[in-house]
Amino acid sequence: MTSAPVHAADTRERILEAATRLFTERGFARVTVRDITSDAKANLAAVSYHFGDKLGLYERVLEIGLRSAQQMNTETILPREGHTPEECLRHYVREYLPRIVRSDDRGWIFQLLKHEMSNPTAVARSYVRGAIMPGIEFLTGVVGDLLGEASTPERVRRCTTSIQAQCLFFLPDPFKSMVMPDFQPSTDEAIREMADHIAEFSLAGIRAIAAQRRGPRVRPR
Amino acid sequence: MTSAPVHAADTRERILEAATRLFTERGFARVTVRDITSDAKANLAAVSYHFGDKLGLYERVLEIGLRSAQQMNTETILPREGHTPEECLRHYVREYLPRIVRSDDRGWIFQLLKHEMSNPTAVARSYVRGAIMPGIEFLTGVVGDLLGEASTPERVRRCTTSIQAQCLFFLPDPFKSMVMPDFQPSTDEAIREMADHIAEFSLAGIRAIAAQRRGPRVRPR
DNA sequence: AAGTGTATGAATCGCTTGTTTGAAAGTCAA
DNA sequence: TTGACTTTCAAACAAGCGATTCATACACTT
Repeated sequence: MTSAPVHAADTRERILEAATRLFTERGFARVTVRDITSDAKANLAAVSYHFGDKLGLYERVLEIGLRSAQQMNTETILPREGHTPEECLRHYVREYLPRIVRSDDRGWIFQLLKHEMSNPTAVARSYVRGAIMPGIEFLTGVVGDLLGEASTPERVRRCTTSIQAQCLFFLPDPFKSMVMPDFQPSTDEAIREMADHIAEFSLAGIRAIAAQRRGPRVRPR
Repeated sequence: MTSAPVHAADTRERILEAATRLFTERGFARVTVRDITSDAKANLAAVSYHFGDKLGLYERVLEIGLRSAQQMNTETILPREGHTPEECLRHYVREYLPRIVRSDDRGWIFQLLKHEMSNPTAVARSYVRGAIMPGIEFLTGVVGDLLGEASTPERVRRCTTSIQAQCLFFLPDPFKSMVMPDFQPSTDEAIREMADHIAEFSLAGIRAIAAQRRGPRVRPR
């Protein structure tokens, strides 16, 4: 009895929620177990009890993120048969970009993986391929179709990279937004406009590459 | 006399060199004072003695990097009068990209600043504007010229962002190269080809944006 | 009511971190 | 040689970290 135990039995869930949010914001290394448990209003030892250790908790968060990313891929990737490559590209960017810009329930996994870039944990490797490779492979196919007869593996790779780079640039970033705040779209409208821009900009770029003669390599200027 | 004291009086320089390399590789937080001093074959207390504290050493490294970045800007930025916008853009990307890809003596400051993105130190803010704003402003002017009569502030900003995004994507990154190694050019030849690609891809993209009618906004599809 | 397994809590351990200390060793002018 | 000053060094300090311990409180079966 005493004074109403907080034993809500969902301590584990509260820790997971707090960990997901904090890991997403700051990455693995810059979040302490004390941060998580105090945020989740749980005891320090609860992490060890429920998840073995801090890394076990992190892996659990990654697992959940991977599932959400796979769900996302089903929404950004249009069936190639029944849609033109142009439609596929426009749809992909328009669905992809909002999830990159806003790290909400659907896009937080990308921000979390971004922290892995500067601070790799080695656990993320396996999760990554499942999360982002499908999108890359889809884009690769679409770009190959768009290049048509001018397609070469190098050209496909370079064009795909150009598109990916333009999208991933918008992963939230305290430093970038500090340095050049104007370049980060904030409203839904601005995000949609940026997505349309990337699609049209890239379609024109791909067409220009496709128009170059094949062979040793055209070197302008 | 005795056995040749290591007192080479350049302890301070050795620490600066080691710190520059280690901070560039791992960022401020993931380098310890012990890492630096052991690498520089100096005593642990030498950092406090010569630079006050770890942050003072970091600021000193940033100062040096800022000067190297300003030097770099004079090499990537072509005088606008006397060169066509196309020439300016191609020259910029071709000079810029190698310094991004290879973090050698000329480009390490960008990699160092990249760590600030996920792990801001608050000291870097002032250094950043001096290092990267000139390039952005130059690109903004070039893109404005290329858009010509179709130019609007939003279009200029979006096109400039597309170019910057394609370049900055190639900042070295243990995680990215782990996930998609094929997308990181390694040889000088591959880097040059990628730079040419970005220039032509972007020029075509800009022309396509310029060809859109002005006004409320063309929404394709 | 007693017993069993699960979950929580406060305290503590062992380790790494940045920083400080005070002595020793060097340099150099008088 | 003396004496003041600068630089190096080993050792220690205080704080923060992840992890562990062990007693306690709960839920549930018998």
